[in-house]
Amino acid sequence: MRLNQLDERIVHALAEDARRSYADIGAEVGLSAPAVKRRVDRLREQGAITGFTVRVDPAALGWETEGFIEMYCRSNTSPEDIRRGLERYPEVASASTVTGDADAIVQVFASDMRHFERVLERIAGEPFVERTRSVLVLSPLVRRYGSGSPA
Amino acid sequence: MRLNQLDERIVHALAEDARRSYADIGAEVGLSAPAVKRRVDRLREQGAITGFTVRVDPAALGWETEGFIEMYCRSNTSPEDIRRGLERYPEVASASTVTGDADAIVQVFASDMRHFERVLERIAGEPFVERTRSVLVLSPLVRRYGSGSPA
DNA sequence: ATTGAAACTGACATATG
DNA sequence: CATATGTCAGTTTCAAT
Repeated sequence: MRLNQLDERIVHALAEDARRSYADIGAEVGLSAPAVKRRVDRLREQGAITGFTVRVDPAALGWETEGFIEMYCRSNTSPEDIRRGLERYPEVASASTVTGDADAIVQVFASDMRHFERVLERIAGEPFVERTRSVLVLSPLVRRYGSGSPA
Repeated sequence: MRLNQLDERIVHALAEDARRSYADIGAEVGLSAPAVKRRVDRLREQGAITGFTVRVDPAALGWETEGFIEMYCRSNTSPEDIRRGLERYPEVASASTVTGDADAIVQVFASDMRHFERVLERIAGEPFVERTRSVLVLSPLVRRYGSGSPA
């Protein structure tokens, strides 16, 4: 699917501040407020916009420990099974199925090492998980596009 | 203190849908709308919440290929060297030094496979990089706290 | 474009530790 | 005494006619 230039500018404006009013965005792109809303509604229906979220600084919230968990799942596990299993954990910031040895990579933020270990044990104990391999983040180097961490 | 607990629930609610009304969130966490707003304002002042953004389908914006690159660096490479080397790539969404075999994990968004390969080759050619291992994302399952895609 | 409804924001009073 | 919450009014924003 392709977005026209107007849509891209609207999306860009929302990416910078998703709580701007439609009138405000309209003034920037040269449309009336209702026209902007119609486009946003259409973008949501088409799936180009999947929702609105908040950018957080994990450290400021006390999530000082970050890590990646590679999941190796039982052979008949579907991506949807994994998603349902993981979405209950507030510590899970992102998760994707991937190519390679592991079946999925899960990004986890925890308050400290003990907390991280607890989450790791619970995830490893999910029925569809065969084994896990985890690495801890030492230093966040680059964090763009709101990929969640210190500014 | 369980004040922090309340903040976490509010952030979690906003992470799922940043356009929910304060009254709606308050009903969920057991506060009035103004009380929720005050906490959100305080979280923004403290830097815990850095902004509100839109979740977009990367494919709709032309970023159809996502992957992780594990970097194995020369022994005397500092994290700062890696950061300086990677920040020039707009395709790099995040990068962190990690424990384990690899020295760093880099998250990359590209327009297509050819683009991804080109970025991979350029990164692998950086003077401080000894070798790389990369995995491609098949399906994004969970994407919270703004850990998303380029906007 | 206009109108009715809903949400946000700031002020004030109160309860709690 | 300080902090946080709830209620209320004024204003803005939204959504549908």
